[in-house]
Amino acid sequence: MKILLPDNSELELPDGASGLDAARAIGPKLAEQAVLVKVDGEARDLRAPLADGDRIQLLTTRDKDDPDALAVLRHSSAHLLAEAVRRLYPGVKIAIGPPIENGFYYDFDFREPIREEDLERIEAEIAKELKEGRSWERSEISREEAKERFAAEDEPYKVELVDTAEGDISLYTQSHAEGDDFTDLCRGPHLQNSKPIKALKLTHLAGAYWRGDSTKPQLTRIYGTAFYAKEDLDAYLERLERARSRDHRRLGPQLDLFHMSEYSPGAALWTARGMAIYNALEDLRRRENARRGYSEVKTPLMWDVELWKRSGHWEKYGDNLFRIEHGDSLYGLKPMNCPGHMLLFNTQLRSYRDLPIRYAEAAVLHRDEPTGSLQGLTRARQFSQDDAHVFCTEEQIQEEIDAMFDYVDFLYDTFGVRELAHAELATRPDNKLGTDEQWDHTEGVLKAALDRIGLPYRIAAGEGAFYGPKIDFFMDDALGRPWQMGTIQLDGQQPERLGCTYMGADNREHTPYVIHRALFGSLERFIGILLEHYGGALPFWLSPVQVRVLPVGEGHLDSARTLALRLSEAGYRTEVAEPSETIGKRIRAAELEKIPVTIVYGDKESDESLAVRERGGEQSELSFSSLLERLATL
RNA sequence: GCCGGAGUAGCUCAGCUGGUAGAGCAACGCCCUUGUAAGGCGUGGGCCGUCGGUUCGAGUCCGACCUCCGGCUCCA
Repeated sequence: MKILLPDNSELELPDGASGLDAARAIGPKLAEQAVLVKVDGEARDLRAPLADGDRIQLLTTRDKDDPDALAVLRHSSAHLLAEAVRRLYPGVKIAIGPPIENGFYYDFDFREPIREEDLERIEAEIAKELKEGRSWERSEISREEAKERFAAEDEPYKVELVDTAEGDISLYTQSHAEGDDFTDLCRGPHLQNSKPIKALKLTHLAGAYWRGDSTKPQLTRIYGTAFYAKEDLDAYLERLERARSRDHRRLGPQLDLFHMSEYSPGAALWTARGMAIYNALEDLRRRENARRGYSEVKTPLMWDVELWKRSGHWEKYGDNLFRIEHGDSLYGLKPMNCPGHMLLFNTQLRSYRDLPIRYAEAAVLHRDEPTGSLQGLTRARQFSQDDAHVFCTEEQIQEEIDAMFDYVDFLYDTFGVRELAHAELATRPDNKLGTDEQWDHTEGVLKAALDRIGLPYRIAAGEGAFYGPKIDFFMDDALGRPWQMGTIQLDGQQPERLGCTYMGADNREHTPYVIHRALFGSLERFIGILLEHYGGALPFWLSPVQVRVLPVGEGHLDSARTLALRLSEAGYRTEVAEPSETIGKRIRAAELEKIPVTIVYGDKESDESLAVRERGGEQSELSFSSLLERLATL
């Protein structure tokens, strides 16, 4: 058979030859260093047979940064971990151990719980394995054989995995000179041997439900990471450390933007500085909403739970509702604005001529999230969404959605966060309402809009609500964890439950469509992500303190105050740092506080000549009027 | 909610096997009178997360709870 190489040359191999055979045919060195073969771009085990006409690329230990090459190394590392744990903890049951984004994990069912300090012991055991060396052999067996084998080994999780696995069953046997085999059910691919694993570290311990199902037993997950070079591990750990210093939960209190209190978990205490950011978002929201035809409304924070029963939220989210007893009735703090907006819509008889009606409200919302899931501003119990509900006819849906995408596009550019964002389009579920033609149409509208603004997106097939598709916008935090931000959802259900109607041109009552949308998502979460993205050094227009004037000595205090006042009048958030400390120290403080512009004012300065320093250290000498020009460009 | 880790001054952290709590930064006072990332000297500051237990004696040992961190589940 013929195999195609990356340079388009052909390689003649006997039928059934593997990637490793191909490597051997090219050269012994390549065969030794090969870790993985990509067949038409897809990662495969070196030992798996190739087919005639396959286009292959061999990855070696030199492709140390290739994600697929790293995944193989880490997958094999997970198996070393499993072997070590089995030796140290007889009777432990093993579950599953895949590579993940920055490393790998393996799930175990320990007879006795283990603790973080046990990781050291396990790591030492793996180091021993690495010293002895391990090699991996692949074998294919029948489903029945595999089940028998793992049943005999008393590995119930493996038996279940065999039962639910798709395709052929393969095993990997890991062995060394003196034997001591460990054979694991595994699809692969794996390394040839453990030599390329130059750095391996177990990082942490966590509970994880078997098959991700909270009704199933919780296993102990050991996380680790591994690299082709020691330096790469060091660089990774350093990168992690740097990412931690961008954590908004650290930056917020440090920059005195907001604080948290254990007396109100999941709710922020905003300082005046933090409010400068919060209000900048609010101002923008109000201005743009007005420009784009939204009407700002305000609906109650607290509603009789009868409303939530009627809207359908009680059944699904009742547990997450904060409740307040009042006489004989029970109230709930609103977790969302929709029912309120629908009641407002219902206060008048609506004509098709009134539509679309766009209600906007950034009210405080409360959701009783599980304690273990709270996370600073990004997962809070109290937050505000830049929420809006657009009541419209079916014909108006497309135009409304297009307008929302323009709005998102505008926001992401304004805040400089486009590069962090991606979207997910959730399409028709099995229990959908309406015809396939209708779904083709609505999904098509959303897809076209996504393509138009050029945001990367993936399709979550079947994950839409039964009444309509939805789009969720995501952004990554400093540690690369994705957070749901904005959302655009078409709702053909709630309006009906709450009795929303309008009179159509046909003189008959119709139920309007409602498009729910939040574009920032939660304002709190958005600020959290912004802080992490900018490492606290926010763009000038968002900075809580934009300019700080530093009088050199007491004698310059009055001039400094006058200058600051004039800048405040020009619309800039300005303050004066009293001359109680040296200039050097005050400059340093301003840098640490990430203040974008500082002006030193002493004997040499005047309206004609101001000593302006920008964040980072760049200095210039500007007149007052050219300073204003400069600030306007920031 | 579940698994693991942690909670000591405003912040960052030290405090070995139980014997009345300590540093740096910050704050405050005085001196210096400042020129682009830390001037000097001094002072004050602690329910050692909360509650309970063991002990002559608990920051330290035990238990429960609360909060935070890393995950899991969940996230309208």
